[in-house]
Amino acid sequence: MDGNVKQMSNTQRAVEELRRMIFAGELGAGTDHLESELADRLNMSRTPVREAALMLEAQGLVEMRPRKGLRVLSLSPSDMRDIYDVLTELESLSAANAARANYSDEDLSTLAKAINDMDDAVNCEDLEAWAIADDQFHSELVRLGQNSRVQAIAAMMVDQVRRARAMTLQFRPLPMKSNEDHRGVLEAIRAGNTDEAHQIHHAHRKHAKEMLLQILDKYRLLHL
Amino acid sequence: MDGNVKQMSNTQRAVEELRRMIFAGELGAGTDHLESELADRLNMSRTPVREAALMLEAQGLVEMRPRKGLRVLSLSPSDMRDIYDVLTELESLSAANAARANYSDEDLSTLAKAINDMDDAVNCEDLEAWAIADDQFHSELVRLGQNSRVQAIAAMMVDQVRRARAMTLQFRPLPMKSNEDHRGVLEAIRAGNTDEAHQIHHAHRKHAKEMLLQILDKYRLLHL
DNA sequence: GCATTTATTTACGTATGCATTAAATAATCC
DNA sequence: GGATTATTTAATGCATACGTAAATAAATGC
Repeated sequence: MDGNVKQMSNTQRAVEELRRMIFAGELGAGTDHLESELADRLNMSRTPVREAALMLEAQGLVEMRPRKGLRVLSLSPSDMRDIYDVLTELESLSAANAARANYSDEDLSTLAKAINDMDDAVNCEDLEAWAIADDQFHSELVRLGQNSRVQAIAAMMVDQVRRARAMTLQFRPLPMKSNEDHRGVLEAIRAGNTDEAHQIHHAHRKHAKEMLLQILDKYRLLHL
Repeated sequence: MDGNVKQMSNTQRAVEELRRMIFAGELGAGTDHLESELADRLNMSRTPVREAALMLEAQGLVEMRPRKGLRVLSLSPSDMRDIYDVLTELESLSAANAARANYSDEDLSTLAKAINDMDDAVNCEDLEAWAIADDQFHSELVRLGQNSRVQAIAAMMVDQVRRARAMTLQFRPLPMKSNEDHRGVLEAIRAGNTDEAHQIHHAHRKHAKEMLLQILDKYRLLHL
């Protein structure tokens, strides 16, 4: 029944484990880890660990520094701004493309569900659930945009801010108004209004970025 | 005098050599190459070749397929559209950010020179020189946008279309009017007009994309 | 002949070993 | 004692070796 029966390569396991460890904070931002240390922890030789490290480096999660080991990259407010700017542009493009695609209500059901889930989460004041639904909304939006490069890049950018986002979540006010934007985007897509979809989402992301940067500033979070 | 005296790692050499071979067409689009074959050709063991291959895969230039070897990725018109759409959005963002940055004439001299070089190239009907200057304009524009992620992504996208661009260059009409747009962008940046810089560049890229797609269609280039 | 099974080849995934060289430590000089 | 040089340590870059499994070829059954 488990679709993942085919056994994974050690390299693939290393990628997934290291990603998990980074997102879980087991490998903290800015910390260094030798290849051999990680190989021991993952119960494999250095070879697959090195290969995994190269992939994670290409994805912008770590940096390989000769003799210093693998460094988990940390994010400055300026990095956050850069990343959110990229997401703003590419997601807005996706929204416009989705609006152009003439999707049926069924095609848009996942997007609609994510919005409802966010409403529910806000009512329960469950920030964790809200964050998951918010991720779902944004990744589904990008999927509907039907541009494979945009999908890959957006996934990368989201990964890069994942840790920082989890950190700042607790400082955020409950996102009550945010879902109005989401619904606006959905309606614009449904109506085939490309400009409106683009414009609403763009403003939505821009606002989210500015709020995030304010939080980073207010709480002196210079290094996530 | 040569700043690159420090000897490069074999992995780095492999990356550069393989990139060169791909762009030069020595490794044609869609062709497969075994790790051991490439290792022999580059006079090194499989290890650094594999590491290089992983990097090139992350950059979207090749695909590693177990037992089939390294496949040089080819581009469909749909891929081209996707990539040009990404470039359109991120370069336009860069143009707007550059306009916001209040650059001096000196700061903008590289951009201005690229435009002049394009004029010269058009006068000499030297397509090769024009392409180089055009690259220079776009990469400098992105640099002026001061967003490291945008720079990295744009470089990746440009690499992915490099082969195809070289192919289609010969089919293009001489880009006489194109430089009007470039000058318009430069002037908007100089004037600090973010919206205009964004808008002109966006339209410029959109137009270039549409022309390219028409060429691909006209000459039945389904696979570059 | 054709399908199916068995044997062989071969490319990859990964463990291992080692030379190199940066970093750390100890030793020497003034 | 502080600075400089020599020595040791250890992490990496990379070559090599080898088990495994996919792909191919050969052999067998019908």
